Amino acid sequence: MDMVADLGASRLYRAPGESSHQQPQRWFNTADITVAHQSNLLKQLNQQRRQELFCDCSVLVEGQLFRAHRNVLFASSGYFRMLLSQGPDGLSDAANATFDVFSPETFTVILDFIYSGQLDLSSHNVIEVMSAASYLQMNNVINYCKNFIKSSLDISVKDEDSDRCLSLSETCSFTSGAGEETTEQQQQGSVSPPPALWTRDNSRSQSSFIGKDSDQEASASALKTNPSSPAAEVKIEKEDLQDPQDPLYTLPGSERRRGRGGSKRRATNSARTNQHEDLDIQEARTQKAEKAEELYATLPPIVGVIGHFNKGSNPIMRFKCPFCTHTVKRKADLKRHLRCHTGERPYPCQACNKRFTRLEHLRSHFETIHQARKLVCRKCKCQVTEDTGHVVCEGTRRYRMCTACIQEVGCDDIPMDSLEGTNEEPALLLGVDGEEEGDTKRSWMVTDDDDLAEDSGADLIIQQVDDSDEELQ
DNA sequence: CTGGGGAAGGGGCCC
DNA sequence: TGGGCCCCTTCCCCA
Repeated sequence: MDMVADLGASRLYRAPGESSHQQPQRWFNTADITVAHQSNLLKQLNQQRRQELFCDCSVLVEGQLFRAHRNVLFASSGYFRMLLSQGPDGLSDAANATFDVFSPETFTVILDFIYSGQLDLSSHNVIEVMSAASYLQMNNVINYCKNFIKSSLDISVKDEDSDRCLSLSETCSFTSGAGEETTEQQQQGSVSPPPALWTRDNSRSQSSFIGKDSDQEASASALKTNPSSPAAEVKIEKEDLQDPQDPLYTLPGSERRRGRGGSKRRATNSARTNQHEDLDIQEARTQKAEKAEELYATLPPIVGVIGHFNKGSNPIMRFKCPFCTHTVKRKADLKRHLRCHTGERPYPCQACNKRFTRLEHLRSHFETIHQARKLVCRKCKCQVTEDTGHVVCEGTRRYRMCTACIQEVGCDDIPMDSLEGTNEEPALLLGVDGEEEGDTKRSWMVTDDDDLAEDSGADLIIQQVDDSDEELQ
């Protein structure tokens, strides 16, 4: 997109609202001539494309054929640059490409942008366009999609004005990269976020801010500090996608990274201390969760693939996360990774209500915290066995202590597991069919316990919530 | 204030 | 494709 970018540079130098013949300065005229020439050239190319004149490249998208010019595609997309330069002499004869990872409608938007500079974004297609742009390695389109999403998901009243300015200014600078006429159209709002979207999301963001803890504010501040940082942009998107109070959505991604455990606990504790705030938070977060679900639902099955080349010039396909720069080899791994952006936590612990993104994390947590599986005395850290390590209950927590430490502390002070060492049925890890999974771990399983039952209000059944498409376990 | 331990979260990869 | 294991990193708590 160098050509378009150059067009934009020329456009920026022109005084707004003035046509070329009104400007006496020589350099202004030169710039205008350049702009007019480039714009005219682009229009001509677009016209040729529509008439299929001199089109030397065919692109098949889900069965629909698009004709285009190789040089234009080459100049616009890293993917096509790679595709068209695979040959030994640096140029490939392969002038056909086939895509199944995005729809013809999406490619139409992309192609129209390539040939006109107009990016026809809407809240319905922005995710798919961004995925396609990611696939096609069109960074400018990706950035514009990010800006579009960001301005649609404005996160706080505090940042409202500054973010709006940011988004609009970025929008202007970006869309000015198109041709002259395109630029005028875009400046009139043809590609700006719909006003309705602004209104809705701004009102949402007002309530959303109430529910944000300091970490999230810090993230917002980080964005303001360095708005050009992709990481900052991603952070905003991430955090606006999750709902810490929602059963499925808890503190995601970057915040967990920064405040694993502690910040969450602080947030939880403060929320408990103020019921009014709690209600506000829940209301705000419910709205946010709806938005998150919307976006999550609109993610295409394959959200992006980039091609690398190994020594044999064979492309190594990887799946790219639409929210960050991370790529993975397998789609399943991407699906797993996406949870850290969406905040989806489908695996709740029945004992303490803590939720996890992965079953294995839930299992690990359950075994460590609620089943005292570690054969180590909590006090003196010595190794114990299932026989010598007495299970101690502390609320829903269980751990082991050696006989010596038990005696030292005093039995009366420690709530012992009344069923410790018995062979009664263990706590259950239920599969989809209620099939018991704990047989092989029976010796580890904490038996049915009044203390625990009281605390958790339920049997220790690890299961996945209903509203996920993954198996119960 | 600091270092160690524990818990949690995430990525790679095998089955 | 999902489950599961291993490993690493990050962060909090506590002595």
